[in-house]
This record gives sequence, C-alpha cells and structure tokens, in this order.
Amino acid sequence: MHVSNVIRQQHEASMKLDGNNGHEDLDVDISLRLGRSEQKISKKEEEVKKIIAENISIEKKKGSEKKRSASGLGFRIQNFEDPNTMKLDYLFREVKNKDVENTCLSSRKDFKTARNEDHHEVLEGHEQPGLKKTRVCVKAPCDDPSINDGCQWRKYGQKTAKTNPLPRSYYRCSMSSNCPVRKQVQRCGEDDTSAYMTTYEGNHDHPLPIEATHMAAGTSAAASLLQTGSSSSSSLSHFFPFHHFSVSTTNSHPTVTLDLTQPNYDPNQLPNYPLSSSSLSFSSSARPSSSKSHTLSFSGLKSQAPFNTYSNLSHKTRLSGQQ
DNA sequence: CGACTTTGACCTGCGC
DNA sequence: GCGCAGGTCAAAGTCG
Repeated sequence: MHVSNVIRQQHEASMKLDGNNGHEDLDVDISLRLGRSEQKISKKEEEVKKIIAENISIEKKKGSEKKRSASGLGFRIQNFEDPNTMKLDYLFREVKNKDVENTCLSSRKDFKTARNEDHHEVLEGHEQPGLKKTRVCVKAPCDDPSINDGCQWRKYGQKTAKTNPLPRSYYRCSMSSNCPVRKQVQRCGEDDTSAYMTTYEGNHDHPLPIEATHMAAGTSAAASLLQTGSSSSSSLSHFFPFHHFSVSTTNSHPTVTLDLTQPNYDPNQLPNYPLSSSSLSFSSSARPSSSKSHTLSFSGLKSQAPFNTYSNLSHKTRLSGQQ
C-alpha cells in the first residue's frame, strides 16, 4: 500500500506536468496474501503458460483495464499499463478460472470480501483442512536472537529438541491480544552464533507498524509464491531473486526459507524473465555488534521500466530496528 | 504493578 | 494403543 501510494502520488505529479488527469489511466494494485494451500499448480504449469499466452494476445486488443475483478492469488504487484505484470495477473486469474483442482485458491467470495473500495488491500489467507499453515523461515545473520522486525513479541516457551541440542524459543505477537501470529527462533548451528533461523506462522489480525508491514510483505510474498505452485527453487528464483531461496514441506507445513546469510545476489545474473519488472529482493546488514542492533531490509527491484513514474521511484524500503 | 521470561507439566500429532 | 517429540500452558520469578 505504501508503494502504491508513492506511485500514485508521483504519477499524479507527473500527469499535472503533462496536463493529464492522473486518475485516468493509473491503476496499481498490490495484493499480498499469507495462508496455506496444496501445491498442485506446478503440474498444470504448461497448461497455465498456454493460457497466459492466449489471453495476453486477447487482452492487448482490449486495451488497458480500468477496473477488474479481484481475482488475484497470493503476491501481486500490478501495473495495469505494464504488459509484463499483466502476465502475472493473467497467471493468477486463469489459474483461478481453470480452478486447478480447486485446492490452492480462495473462493470468489473470499476475494470479494478481501478487497476494499480503494483497491488497496491485503488479502487474508484462508486455511484449508488437511494442510497446515504456510511457514516462512528467515535465516538472518545476527548475534542476537531478538531481531527487531517491527512487531512486538512475547515469549511463551522454550524447548530443546532431542535431535538438536540448541534451544528453540517460541514467541507470539503481543501487539494484539488475539493475534494468531507466532514465530520460532533458533540458532542455526552450535558453532554458528552469528545467525538465527526465525520461522513465522500465521496472519496478523491488527494494523502493523510500517517496519513490520515491510517484513510481512516480504515473507507473505514468499509464502504466496509457494501457494501458486511454483514449488521449484529455480521457478521461484525467477520471481524473487533472493539471496538464497528454498522450499520444503515438513510435517505438512509448506515452508519457504529465505537465507539472508548468503552473499547478495548479482544483478547481472538476473534471469531474463518478464516478471522481473516487479520483484523483490532481500538484503540484510548487521551493525557493529556493540550496538546490538540489527536491520533487515527489503528492496524492490525495477528493470526495464515501461511506466515512466517508476523511473523516479526508489523502490528500496528499509526495515530497521534498534534496541 | 504490569509486562515479560523461565521452566516444568501438559497436550497433541505421528510413527510404530 | 503406546511412546516419543514438538508445541503450548501457566504458575512463579524477574525486571523496570
């Protein structure tokens, strides 16, 4: 929503200079969703690609859409003037229309209720029976397990697993009395005190501070990709060139693992993929250890911007916490 | 005194 | 059904 507002403001300013109405042809829609689903879309990947190709040609004839149904799935950054991101929208829409075994998509009713009037909405995930919540693991380089990710957490337990001598701490979000979000923090290795694995589970039921919103957006994006069925790392890396990216399913928990301890990715190695025009990357930095503060930052990448307002927009949002 | 942490007990899912 | 292990509860302790 923040990015959307910035885009809108800059676009309106640009339109004023050009003497046009900024509301006429700008329609940026950002949707994030964190829930759970089965992963059966990948089997239909080829079919979906065909559908995408067919519909893109049809849609180009129709021109830009001013209004469209809320049929997105998972993470979606739409610039309706951008044919590349239109492809992503078609992927979501057609996957829904085809109802790929109707296992990983929310119902139309869900989208109706999730979308508000000004087209800026965070779609809530709807849990389905038989599959546990999607988890997002973030391996972050830091010497303090209490990474400030913008949320307020209350520790409710600690356990030492038999298979792992390192204790695991359990936290729940204390910003709201009924917030279901929980996280687990565990040191990555016995001889590795410089990195912690944080596992997030659930959706916040309350407004988040902007720092936490960025974090939630990043993790939600990763989880949503998992839901779309892009289960292979190579496929996911096309969407999100993270430092290191892996997907696993343990105990029926679909899990996306983001490894921030890996070196920064090389922009020159970005795959030549249409969707790279709207992607996210993760980066992290640890301040001098004496300060006991750590920062997780999420930066959006933009390449080949066909939309002139992007050229002036810094997509880098920074999530920082000080203790 | 309220919020948070600690920690042993308890609950629950899963494999055998 | 049983036992194990992960996850959660809740009372007691700690801290500001």
